[in-house]
Amino acid sequence: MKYDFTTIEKKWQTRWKDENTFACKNGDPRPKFFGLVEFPYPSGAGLHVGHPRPYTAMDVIARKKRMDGYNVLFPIGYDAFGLPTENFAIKNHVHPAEVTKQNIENFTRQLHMLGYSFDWDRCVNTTSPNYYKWTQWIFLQHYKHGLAYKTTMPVNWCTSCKCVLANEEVVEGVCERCGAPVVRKEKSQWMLKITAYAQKLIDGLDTVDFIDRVKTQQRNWIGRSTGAEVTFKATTGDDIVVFTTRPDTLFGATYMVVSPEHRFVKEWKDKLSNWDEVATYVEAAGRKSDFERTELSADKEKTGVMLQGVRAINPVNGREIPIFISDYVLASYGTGAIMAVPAHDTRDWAFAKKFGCEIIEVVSGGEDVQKEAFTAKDDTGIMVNSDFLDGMTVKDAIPAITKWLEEKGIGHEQVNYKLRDWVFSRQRYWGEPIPMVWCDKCGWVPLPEDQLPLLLPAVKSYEPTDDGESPLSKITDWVNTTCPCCGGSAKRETDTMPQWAGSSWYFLRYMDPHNNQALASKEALDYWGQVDWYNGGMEHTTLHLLYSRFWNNFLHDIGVIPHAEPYAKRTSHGMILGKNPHYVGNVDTEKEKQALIDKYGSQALRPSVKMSKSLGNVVNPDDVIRDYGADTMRLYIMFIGDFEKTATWSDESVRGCKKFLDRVWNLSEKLKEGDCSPENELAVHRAIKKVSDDIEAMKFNTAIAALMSLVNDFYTKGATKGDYKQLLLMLSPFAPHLCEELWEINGYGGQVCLQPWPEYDESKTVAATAKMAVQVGGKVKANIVVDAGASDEEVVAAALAEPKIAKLAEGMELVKSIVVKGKLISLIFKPKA
RNA sequence: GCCGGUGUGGUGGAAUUGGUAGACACAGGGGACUUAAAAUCCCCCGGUAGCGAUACUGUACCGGUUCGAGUCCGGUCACCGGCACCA
Repeated sequence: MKYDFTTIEKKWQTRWKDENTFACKNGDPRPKFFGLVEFPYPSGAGLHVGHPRPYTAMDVIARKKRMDGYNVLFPIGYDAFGLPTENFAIKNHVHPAEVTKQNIENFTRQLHMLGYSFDWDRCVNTTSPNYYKWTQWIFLQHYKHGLAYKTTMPVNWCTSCKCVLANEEVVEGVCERCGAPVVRKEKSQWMLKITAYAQKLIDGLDTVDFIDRVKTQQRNWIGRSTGAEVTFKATTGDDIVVFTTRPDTLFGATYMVVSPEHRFVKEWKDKLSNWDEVATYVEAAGRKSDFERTELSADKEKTGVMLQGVRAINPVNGREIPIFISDYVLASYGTGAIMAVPAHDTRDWAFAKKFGCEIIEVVSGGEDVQKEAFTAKDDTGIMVNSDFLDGMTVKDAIPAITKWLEEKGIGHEQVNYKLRDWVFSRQRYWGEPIPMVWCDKCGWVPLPEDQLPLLLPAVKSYEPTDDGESPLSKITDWVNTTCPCCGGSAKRETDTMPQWAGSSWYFLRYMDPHNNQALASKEALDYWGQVDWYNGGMEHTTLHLLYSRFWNNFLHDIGVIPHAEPYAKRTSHGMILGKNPHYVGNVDTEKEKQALIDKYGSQALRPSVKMSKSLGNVVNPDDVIRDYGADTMRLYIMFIGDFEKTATWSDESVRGCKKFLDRVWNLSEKLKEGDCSPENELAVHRAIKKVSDDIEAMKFNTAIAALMSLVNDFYTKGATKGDYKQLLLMLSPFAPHLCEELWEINGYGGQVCLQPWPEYDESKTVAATAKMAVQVGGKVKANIVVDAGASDEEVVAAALAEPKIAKLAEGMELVKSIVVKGKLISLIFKPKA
């Protein structure tokens, strides 16, 4: 019989669907396991090969956990609000809801074809009103607890989407979604105070099991730094507060810089003799985008203007120092003002050199500070020219000066974070309406909770307006409403929430997806608790992963959910790349290579690149499934390489995996009757150990290699039905359809996915004899076979008795011998005296 | 510039964390079966020298520790990812 994967896969998918095989129950007495993958954005292009990697991995884990006896929640849903759908709708004059519906149908079809063991009863969709009702509800809780506020501020404005972007959505000065330039624009925006959770988000990392690079990246993004705020008096009498992480260098502060936006600049207008020059600089800085202001940061030529007519007084020595404005000082960090210590800060040094400011060394231990700034903050530096700090190390000087500043009432310790509040408004249609009402009398009034969900109204055109308002602003009968507070006439907020809103809590909804009374019942939240294992992409580390931790911490603080941290464990997969059609390695002659480099530049030097339509290297999962079957697709994507690293798709290797499944299939007809055979016992028990451990460690490629080895053994030694049964159990998480079919054909009873995971006996993973290498002087010279239980003395004796070794030992004296049990013997000789 | 990661055959990648480098595959070569091809099955496959057993050499580069280093330490180079005037 031939391995007809198309028929087999369809058969089992239908059966799993009809029998609801993977539905799980809340409150089941077995131990629970909540495995989570990032739910997809249902784009028009359908599933791409990037999706099956994390999904198959977690499916393998979920299937194994079920066989291990867990009550497994392995859900899926759709993160369906967002710009691409809206843009498609605008272009093709279809309602975004209709586009979304079609895309979800296509995704659902594709996900079913891959045989994932999702609990489809719990499928969620962020655009469905009974889902976004709770997204809006959570926003109202933020508002009620003072974490949502509206403010006018310069924001990132995408010139093409006509929409505000969060800092996280701006990549290298352009819009992450459409690639259009991003400029700064003053707008009134809803904000979420994620900065109030900066410390909790750092501390929480210590309580969870995330891979290190995720923790590091989040810590860096939050960017905590400890320093001091110090007040400098200006000659106008004003107090200028600066933030510094190096209060120890205060005696070296020879000038001060404030950001062009600093309030004193305007306030001092009448006192500045060079106001015109100052005003010109301020205006120019305001026009630049954040990107222009910060690009090429360190190398960039510093610019600035000295404020003529006002000076600052260094509080530690009473010296009058000049004040500059410069755009290298950011208004949005610290106090928007710094004390400049050119001797010990590279940026201040570059500025001082250009503007001829004085450079005074206050920490010795480096090179000449007139030639280079000395920035070491460790014990290598000793304080000089610093009065009472002289002679101290930097490490001791920091607390000493901080204490002094506090006693004098001119400074104190201060912690700052790079993290900024989350811009939560989007001037777009396809998002959750923000449930707030503006009343001229009462101000912003939250919609009463019993009026949720606030439905997204039907609208004729989804185009954003030219003045940057949301399309909703044109629907006057929706906008005009009554104030829930005073009953007077009022207007609704017309901005919608960003794409990240719905995904910030979706894992909670899976616990109790049909609940109309709460986002999830207390029982469901208590039962499922934290997500046990969340796998997703590194690109979400500072976006979705941080946002959802914030929301979860907040919901915990207000008593809605039992855990502060949503995810107990977070792992991450590498990307799948395609072959580069323009790679220089594809051609033979130097001439051809040079032609490729001339045409494509550095692109031509990479063997692998991101898949893209224009390069024609996109792999469509539908095609792979049609040609090789879902089981081969699954197996290959797990075999492709180290799960955490990027990998390149290879059609040839897919065929290799198909060949392996063919071999498994063909073996079924060659089986001998009987239980596990003694000749295969060692190999089977070793394989069970290896595959079990490797799945837990996400070393799927070596787990599959072990299964391939086992099949090779079965071919050489022959296999019984008992041996084969073990193989099918272990292979079933990777190739579930094939294994179900073979399980049924061989009459093992029931379904393989419902069987217990095989156990191994440690004693049966050890061979009776061991082949050991014998090293002389660190080099392998011979191999011997010894009894597994042999003592070190016996092993050394056997090694010395080996003819080659005996020959080498002639005239020599054994100085030392090292035995690594079951592996090798290392012998060290010296000539006999 | 700072932070994190990677560097192993023609290719994807293994190596129980200091113990026989190249598992398992792909590609390639040879053989069996076949009228033939495909499929399948078996064998070979880092480099150099040799008919051969074998010897030497080999994990980006230089040096060190060790009986023993892909793995640890010091330095260098290249590439990838993140952050980037955050005081």
